[in-house]
Amino acid sequence: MVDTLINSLTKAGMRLTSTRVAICNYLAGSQDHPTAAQIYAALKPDYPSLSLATVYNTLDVLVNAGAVNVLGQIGDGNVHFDPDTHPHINLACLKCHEIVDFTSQHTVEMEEIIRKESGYQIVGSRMVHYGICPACQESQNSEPTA
Amino acid sequence: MVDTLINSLTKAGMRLTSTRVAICNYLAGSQDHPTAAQIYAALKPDYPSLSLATVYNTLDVLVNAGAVNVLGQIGDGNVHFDPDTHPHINLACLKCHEIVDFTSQHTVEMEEIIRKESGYQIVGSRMVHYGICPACQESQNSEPTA
DNA sequence: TTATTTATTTATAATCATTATATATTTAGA
DNA sequence: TCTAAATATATAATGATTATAAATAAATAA
Ligand SMILES: [Mn+2]
Ligand SMILES: [Mn+2]
Ligand SMILES: [Zn+2]
Ligand SMILES: [Zn+2]
Repeated sequence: MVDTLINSLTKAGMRLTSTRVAICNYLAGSQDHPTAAQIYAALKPDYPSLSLATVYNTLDVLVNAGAVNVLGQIGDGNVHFDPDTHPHINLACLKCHEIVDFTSQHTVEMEEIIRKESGYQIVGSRMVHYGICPACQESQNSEPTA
Repeated sequence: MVDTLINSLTKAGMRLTSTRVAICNYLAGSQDHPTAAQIYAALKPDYPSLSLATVYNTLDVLVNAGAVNVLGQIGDGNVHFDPDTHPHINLACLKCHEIVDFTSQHTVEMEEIIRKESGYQIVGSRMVHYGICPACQESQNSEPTA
């Protein structure tokens, strides 16, 4: 939802500049787990004046507002973000660096329990299981044992 | 369990040198979520020749073996590790950078489901909820609104 | 509208955790 | 002991992120 993201910027007292809105639109439109550099590269053609700093700054605000989750690195040297804050597990492949969502009712219930019982003021979450995806397991087997 | 950690090194075909064992002992003894720098600082007095590179290298092996989990950063610029690989949620405070464990039966069941149904060859996990801990919420309230 | 202030963006430089490399050291085995 | 392989160290290189200062854009007032 773009609305949620844009709302977060407004609530944080920030102006809705075109680049900030563009970043929100990109995040809302993506079913992906992009890095700052990916967002920058995707928007640069349409917003030639965009700087990487603005991407980082905007992401920072969204993360602190809990509108976007930070998943962290997954073997590549880049922090991945998740615009989908619904409780779910992210399966990350250490080889091809793909991330796919894995939903389970457990996650939803656990989220509730944590927010109720932990005493923490929860901002966001980072639910990642990392390993080797089915496709990369295949290529592992077919490749020579070097 | 030191045994598990040391076993991982052996299985990876590594010799059990004193520094490697020391790192394993430190990890096994800690109920904490240390960074590479913290491990280095803790062991340096007893192992004056220890280098940070060895800490990073050993951690890398342990992580790839699934004997230690990488939680990632929590507001400070340092990657935190978790020697406790039992399924649990890590509650991280973005202010004081403390991490506490939060256990729930949901986590255990979910772990099983993921390993069974995802098709991924799971190496490790990173189950973090980040926010503000109770103590830091207090100090927030008592401090002037700047 | 025009001037004035404030917020934002950009471009650039600085930071610093992590990784890579080359040399020194240790270990295992003959 | 001697030799070769593995390991550790010290150091340098990398590169994502952060900080800074100048430029631009937006809001407000006159
Ligand atoms: Mn996701
Ligand atoms: Mn833990
Ligand atoms: Zn893969
Ligand atoms: Zn705290």
